[in-house]
Amino acid sequence: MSINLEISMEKLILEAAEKLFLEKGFDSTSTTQIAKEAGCNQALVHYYFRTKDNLFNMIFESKFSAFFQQVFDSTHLANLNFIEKIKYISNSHFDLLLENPHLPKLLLNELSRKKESLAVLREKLKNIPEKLFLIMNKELQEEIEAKRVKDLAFIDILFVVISLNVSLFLIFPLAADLLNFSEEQRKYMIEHRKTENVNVILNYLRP
Amino acid sequence: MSINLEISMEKLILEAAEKLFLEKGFDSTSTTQIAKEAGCNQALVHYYFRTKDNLFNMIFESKFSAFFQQVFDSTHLANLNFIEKIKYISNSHFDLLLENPHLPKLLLNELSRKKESLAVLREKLKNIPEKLFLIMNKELQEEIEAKRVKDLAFIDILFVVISLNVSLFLIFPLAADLLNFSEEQRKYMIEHRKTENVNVILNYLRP
DNA sequence: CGTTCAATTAATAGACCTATTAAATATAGT
DNA sequence: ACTATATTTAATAGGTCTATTAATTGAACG
Repeated sequence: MSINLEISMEKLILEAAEKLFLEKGFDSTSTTQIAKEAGCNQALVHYYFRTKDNLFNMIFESKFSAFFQQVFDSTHLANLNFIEKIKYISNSHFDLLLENPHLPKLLLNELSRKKESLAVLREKLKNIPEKLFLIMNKELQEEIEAKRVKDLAFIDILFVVISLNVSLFLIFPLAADLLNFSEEQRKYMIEHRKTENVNVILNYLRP
Repeated sequence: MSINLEISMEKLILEAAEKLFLEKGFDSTSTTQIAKEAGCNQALVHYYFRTKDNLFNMIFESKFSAFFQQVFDSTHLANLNFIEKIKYISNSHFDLLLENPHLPKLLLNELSRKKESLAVLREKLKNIPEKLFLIMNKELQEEIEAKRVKDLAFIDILFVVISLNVSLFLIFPLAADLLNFSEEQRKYMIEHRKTENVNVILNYLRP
């Protein structure tokens, strides 16, 4: 009995498209390039996915709904105290970005390119962030009243978390190129900033 | 005697191109669109600038060398103490972004699209950041030794400053769209984060 | 007024892109 | 082996894009 090692061309096309869309965005990627990367005829891309838009949307939506659901997932937070919750949110957000380093750029470019994508994504996420906000805001209020945390809104905390983590994958690589960082320096900064970003947040919370 | 109100078509094309390139990036902007926006024939764009690449590079290089020179300008820092210097850097960086809110996205997309642009920019900036780093690192050491500031590298501080400020113009508008923020909420957040970002930094520095 | 040069336009070549169609090839069932 | 179905390819229509060319208009000047 042999395992099916055959990888379907449909899947190869999806992978090629994902890679190219992530690297270069929608407009700068052609179905011809996708076909070449996948190792097939250009018409086959359209045979399986009909339109380039279609293909893109499939990748886009699956990637992002998965990503956001994980970011805003609050099931793992139950047994943690407030500070631990913040640490957990920052760290898991960071790890998710580490697995999908190109995602922020794609999101950025795609959502300004096509306003419908935004509506679709908004619909999908409708209730997910609210749940997290509800939990965190409540606990944040308690912490503030007990003078254990500075008087802040949760959105301010979230803004700092997201900004610091995303920037490491969005802005830092660019700065590293400009300043001629070596591969080791880059790697070090990524690891180093994971803990430092948490420190920034925790200091920000100090009353 | 009348003032020359005549605006040259060459300038109109430059302005149209700048607007469109900033909004939609290089690949998604056509010379036909630029001509339409400027109110002239498409061939005129090529008459004045020969190639689309040329036109783009002119805008790109002038915008960015001006931007970076201001960011890394250290002449205004002379009479300030260390904390004031940090405040000043963050605030002026913020104000510069406020005047050029689309610039970060353009930089991001363009530098990953074309590696030569990066080399050009790197050459232009060669000595500018070093001067700032020199000043700030020296003073930072003194502050650390005097136990007035936590033991950090200047690049860590700069990373946080840049991340927080840039994210407000890069990431926040997107989040605001996703979460259906009103125009007032957006405006409030921009103002609010200008001071909060400085607070984040200063707390990060506390020993 | 006629000449010269700059600004502007219309027209179009040539490249590439998306999407479709029809033909060719492979796969599987009977 | 024959047929039906799925996969893959070649060819190409139709569109848009960049860039060039030649022709037209406008302005300045002797």
